[in-house]
Amino acid sequence: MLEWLKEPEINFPDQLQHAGFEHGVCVGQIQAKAGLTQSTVSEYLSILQRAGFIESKRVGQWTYYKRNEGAFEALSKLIQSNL
Amino acid sequence: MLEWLKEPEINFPDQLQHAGFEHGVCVGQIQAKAGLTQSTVSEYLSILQRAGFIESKRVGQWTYYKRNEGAFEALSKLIQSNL
DNA sequence: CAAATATATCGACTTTTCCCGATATACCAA
DNA sequence: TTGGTATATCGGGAAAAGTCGATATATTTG
Repeated sequence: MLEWLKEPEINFPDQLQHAGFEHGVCVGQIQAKAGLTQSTVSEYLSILQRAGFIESKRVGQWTYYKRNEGAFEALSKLIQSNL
Repeated sequence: MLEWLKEPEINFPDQLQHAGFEHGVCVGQIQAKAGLTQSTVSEYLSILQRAGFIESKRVGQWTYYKRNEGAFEALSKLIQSNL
C-alpha cells in the first residue's frame, strides 16, 4: 500500500471519476486494489497513520490517505545511525 | 542484539578472557546479556544470519557472530528508494 | 573413547498478529 | 428524517512468531 501511494495516478486511476489526489487516496480505492475486506484495510491504514507513515484527511464521507515522506526519510536515517 | 554487536568491546567485556573480537561475539555471551534461553538466542541469531544482517564464523567449539554493515546500508537505501 | 562444553535443532505451548463478519458512526441526498 | 454510501470499531477465530525444555551435534580435553 505504501508503494501504491507513491504514485496514486498510476495505481488508482478510478479515483479521478470523483476526486483528484491532493489529499491522497480514499479507503475504498485502496481496499479494492488490496483484495482485503473493508475493515481490514481501514484498520491497517489507521495503524500506518499512528506509526506516522501516512496522513489522513476527511472530506465529506471519504477519508483520504497520503504518504508522509518525512517519515520514510527519518526511518532511513534512523537505520543508518542507530542500527 | 544488533545494537550490542556494534560495540562488542563495550557490551561484551567478558569475552576478552578467552578471545578477541575479530570474528565477533560468541553465542554464550549474547545469551547471557539477552536473558533468554540458549536455544532461543541460537535460533534468533540464525534468523538474523539468514536475513543477512550478521555473519557467523565457527572457531573450535564457539560460533562467533558479527554485524554485516553492508546489509544495514542496503536496507537504509532500500527504504529511501523503494519505499 | 568418555566426559565436558558450546551451539544447533526439534516439538510443544504461549503470545501476538492477521483478517474476517457484524455492527457502529459519519456524512450526504432526497 | 430516512435511506444510502463510506469509513471506523469491535469481538473472535486462524495463522504466525516468540520462547522454552529436551535432545542432538560438534569440538576439545583427558
